Amino acid sequence: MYRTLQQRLINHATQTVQELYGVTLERVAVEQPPTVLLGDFALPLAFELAKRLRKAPRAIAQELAPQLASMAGIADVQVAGAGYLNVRMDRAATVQRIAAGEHSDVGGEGFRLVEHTSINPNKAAHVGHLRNAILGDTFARLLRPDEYKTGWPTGVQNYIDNTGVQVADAVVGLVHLQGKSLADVHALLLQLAAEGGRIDYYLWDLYARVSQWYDEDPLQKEARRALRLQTLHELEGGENDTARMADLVATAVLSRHLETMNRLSIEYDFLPRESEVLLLHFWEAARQEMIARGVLYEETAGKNKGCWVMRRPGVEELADGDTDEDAKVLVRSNGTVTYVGKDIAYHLWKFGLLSGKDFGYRVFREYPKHSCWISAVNGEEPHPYFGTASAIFNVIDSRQNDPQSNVVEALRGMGYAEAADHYTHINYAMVALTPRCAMDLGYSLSDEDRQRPYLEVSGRKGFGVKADDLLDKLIAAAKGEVDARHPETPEAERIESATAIAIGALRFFMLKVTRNTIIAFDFRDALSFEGETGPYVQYAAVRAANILRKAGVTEESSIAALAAVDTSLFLEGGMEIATAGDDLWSMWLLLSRVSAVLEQAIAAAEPAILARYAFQLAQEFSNFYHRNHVLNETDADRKTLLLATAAVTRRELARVLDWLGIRVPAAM
RNA sequence: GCGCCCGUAGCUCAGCUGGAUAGAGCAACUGGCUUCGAACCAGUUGGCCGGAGGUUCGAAUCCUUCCGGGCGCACCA
Repeated sequence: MYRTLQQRLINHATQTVQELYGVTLERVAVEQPPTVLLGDFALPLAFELAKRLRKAPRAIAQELAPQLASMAGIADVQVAGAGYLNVRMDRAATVQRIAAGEHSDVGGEGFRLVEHTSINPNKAAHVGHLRNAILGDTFARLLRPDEYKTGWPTGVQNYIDNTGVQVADAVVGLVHLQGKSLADVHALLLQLAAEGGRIDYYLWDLYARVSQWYDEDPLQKEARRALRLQTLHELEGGENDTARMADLVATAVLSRHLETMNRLSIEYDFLPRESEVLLLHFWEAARQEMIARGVLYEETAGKNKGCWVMRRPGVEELADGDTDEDAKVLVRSNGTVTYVGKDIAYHLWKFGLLSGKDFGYRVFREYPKHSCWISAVNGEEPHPYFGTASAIFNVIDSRQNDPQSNVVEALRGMGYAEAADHYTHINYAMVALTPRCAMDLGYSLSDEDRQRPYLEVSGRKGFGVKADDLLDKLIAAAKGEVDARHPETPEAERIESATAIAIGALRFFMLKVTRNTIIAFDFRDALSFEGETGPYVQYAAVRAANILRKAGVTEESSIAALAAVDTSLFLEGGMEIATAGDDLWSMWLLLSRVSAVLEQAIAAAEPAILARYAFQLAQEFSNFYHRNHVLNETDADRKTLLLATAAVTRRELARVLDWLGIRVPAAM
């Protein structure tokens, strides 16, 4: 609603300036005045015009004001300060339109492919992985079609590096540290399942041990590294017991990861695996394509002699005889493909540019509303298609900025500018642990580490907070609060509320800071349910619902009742001191901004914008709640307005929280 | 050495494409539950927006430079 009016105002202002001064404005800035007393929109355009017209800004503003005021839906326009044009909306009319759900649509054409999570399937998920998955899942929710918006057709995939060094390390541990055979690993999985144990936790420790084992004996170091490499090659080749063991383990860990994410309502549509990228020869197709397009060539001299390399962007054609030492190696001199090479092939597939190549698909698991597919050499029919994206969004740690830009530049170099332009790396800073948190977890720290503001999480060192452990702690803490407040409620309902609160706390914790902020994780902050937290926002929504329940009305009925009421009397504003009408109006004005905020969050690929807005809504409602006692309101019309305020707030709060993946509990 | 990111209240962070007296939360202190349930609200204390130049009617925001911190720069994935 806010956005609709804003756009209309911009058009009207542009036209007015054109008519009055014959000046064409390219861009009209619209801001919100510092307080609602000054107005709902502020136009600083008189400042810009002052220079061009050689006239005082205030004088220009005076001339423009009456012209602008003629627009429908606008109550008045006033000149303030040095020349601001402050615009007031027709409050009563606007409130009716907001209540009716009028808003500008968000969405468009073209398949959006969001990729997130992508945890190496060789250990348990930790807090860093949670940030990735929560960011990606939330962004997908912003894009997807729903009752509010057209959205875009959206697919979510989780790339599984099941044949990489990390899985190889787990296999080395099982085989060479523990002497296990394929049958033994089978038995281990069965035993863990029977005992309620977990393979991802089991490997968390083993992986850390293996990483240490490689380097602990200087005499053995070389041999152990060779063993690691050999194991890796066996995985990549397939068709042997080492590869079978890796597949067994990686699939079991993957299932664990999906369970962990499922606790947070995070679901996937497709799980492409590296094993199929290899077995289906994606790279070979990409290689031929790249050679044909002159991006890839064999180096004949210099340090990269014998490799196939890619020219980096911005590097000029070299004179004959010169070698480009800075070129990126995609195929090593031993003939194997580098990570970036494989990634380029994979991304060509995403955009449907890999000349007819596609994965086979089979169903891996069922969610209540859809299936999750996994890559296969020989798939099932029929199946959905994912490699047809118009735009892709990769949620990956900022430390991968350079490799990611390599892939983009390869696409551009191949002439796929359209694809390169629609490749978004949703990067984010790491989650680290505060030294205090690390010590609480029982890690011993050096004096130097103790002084640092934060310590990087490392799966290789087994250093970090496991996702499920954190969730368990959060749920236990939330349960304690619920138990204390609602001892009479049945246990099952209390558990349900506690779970929703715990997940709300976690998701909000990860989403409230912007992507490039390093999160120094601490249990004290993460387990907080007060202040700028998910539970605070949930609580506001619950209280709004409670008002309606106690009043004996529904959300729909209280909104419908508003249509028959003239609210202008109750929304009247003051001149210098804010009135009750101003307070009420600012609640509605904030409510009107949903689609504007949503659009901004999508454009910036920044869910934090929406999370902060949710908090603002909750905070404004808490104010409203304390200033207005709805049930005791004696004026029938005003009571209708107050009930509608609670109803619309609940509606929009629930909507925004749903985009953030946070449920509103029945009671708190 | 090259590239990218960051430096805002005691702490953790917002601050949109430059706009009106820089905002939240936490912590500290004061006050508010017989109430639509206090996971809340009101108030107080707290900032030379790392330093210095510049652009502009106007800079936390843009440019230059310096200081301090982080990350990335493989024939590892």
